[in-house]
Amino acid sequence: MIDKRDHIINKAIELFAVKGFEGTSIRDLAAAADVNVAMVNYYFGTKEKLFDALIERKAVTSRGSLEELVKDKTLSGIEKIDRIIDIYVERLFTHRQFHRVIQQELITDRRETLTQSIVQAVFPNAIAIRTIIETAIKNNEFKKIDVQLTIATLIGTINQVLLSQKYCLKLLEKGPDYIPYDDPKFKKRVIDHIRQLMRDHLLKK
Amino acid sequence: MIDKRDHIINKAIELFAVKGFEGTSIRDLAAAADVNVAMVNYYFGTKEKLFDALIERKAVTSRGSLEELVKDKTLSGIEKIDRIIDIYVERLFTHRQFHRVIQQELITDRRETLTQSIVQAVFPNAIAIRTIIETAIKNNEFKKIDVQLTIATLIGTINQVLLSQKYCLKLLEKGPDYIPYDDPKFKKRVIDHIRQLMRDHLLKK
DNA sequence: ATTAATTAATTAAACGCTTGTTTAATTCAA
DNA sequence: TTGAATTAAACAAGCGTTTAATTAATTAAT
Repeated sequence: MIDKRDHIINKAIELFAVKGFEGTSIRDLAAAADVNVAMVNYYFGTKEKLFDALIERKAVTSRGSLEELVKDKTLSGIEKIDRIIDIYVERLFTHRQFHRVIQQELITDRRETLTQSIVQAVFPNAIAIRTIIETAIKNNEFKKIDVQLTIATLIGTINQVLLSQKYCLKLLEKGPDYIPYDDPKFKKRVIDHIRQLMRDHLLKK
Repeated sequence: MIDKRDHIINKAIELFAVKGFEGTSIRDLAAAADVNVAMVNYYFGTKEKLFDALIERKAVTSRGSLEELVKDKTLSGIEKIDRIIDIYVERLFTHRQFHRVIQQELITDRRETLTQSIVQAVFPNAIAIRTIIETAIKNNEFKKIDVQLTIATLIGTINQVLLSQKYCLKLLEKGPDYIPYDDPKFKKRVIDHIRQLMRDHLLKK
């Protein structure tokens, strides 16, 4: 075992993703992580601070790489959008449990400060996408569409597929044993769909 | 006061929508509804049965009217899609608190049976949309696109805007006092965006 | 290198509080 | 007078957290 704090955080993500923050007790977590109940408070102080640490810890690892894309001069607007879709789907599928935890917090809005810090952490991505689209509109490559809601569509489509597994399976007409998020074919299918959608919506005909 | 059960259910939706199911105590609810704590259990038995009753009660009222649209012979495919977007946005914006409660339950997947019953209740809408799109594809009105994921985009866009208010406000560059869901201009904006998006994606050029 | 001192990690137990729920007594309505 | 509605109080269980004692690991001194 490398770092016990990380070990606890990882187990917390697993449990929070399934049962939610309030739905997961410290005793549940301690049992799952195979540590004494008091260790959680020993390392993190309180349950809420554990959550903060969890956000802090994992938000850092999944940041970056979109800003460079914005500056890139060699790619066209639609090529950049394609790359963004790649990165986004790949990232959110890989860290989908962490993503669920974050989105649950965003939706329930349990604590003002935490929600704000999540928004702060996630929002630069939206800014990057906006810049790319607006630049391409000025360059006459893209149509003049509703940029903000187009971003909502981009992210909303992925969220719709990722957040509610039961509904997703029903939509795909698959049995309860099929886990689409582990299926690279499905990942490709999502990428292809959003790419086509954005081409249709953004590019001039 | 007409019916005390309904009164409690309505208050429960308000509180669950903001603080979530686990985050709302029966004492909180009793205080908000201005009834004795024991009344909740008296009327509903347990907290979980209250939730079941809540779903049952409100799911019925928001059903119907999409099936007729499917059968309609006078409207074209894209006209039907336009109508669906109208109905959906209108319905979800109006009952957005109840919608939040349902979506939270879908995401957290707290109880197998309840999640399934929600899926059962919500899914006919997806079926209706699918039928309309598939028919229009056969009629050569629509392109051959990924029907299932297109539905995910349709619903996902609305959810993205509805579920996380803080993120939505940030995206729209509005202050914390602005409540977009009460603004008819914003509702129209969402409808216009999704309509344009679906036209671009579905119609042949 | 070994021992002593100091700090960190771990534990079981308990604390106080909140939770959902039930009881038993009382009020109200038919 | 009978049954439903309402109440304050109590219940047991679970919660997050703290305590105090013990073990492990690290550092300092001999």
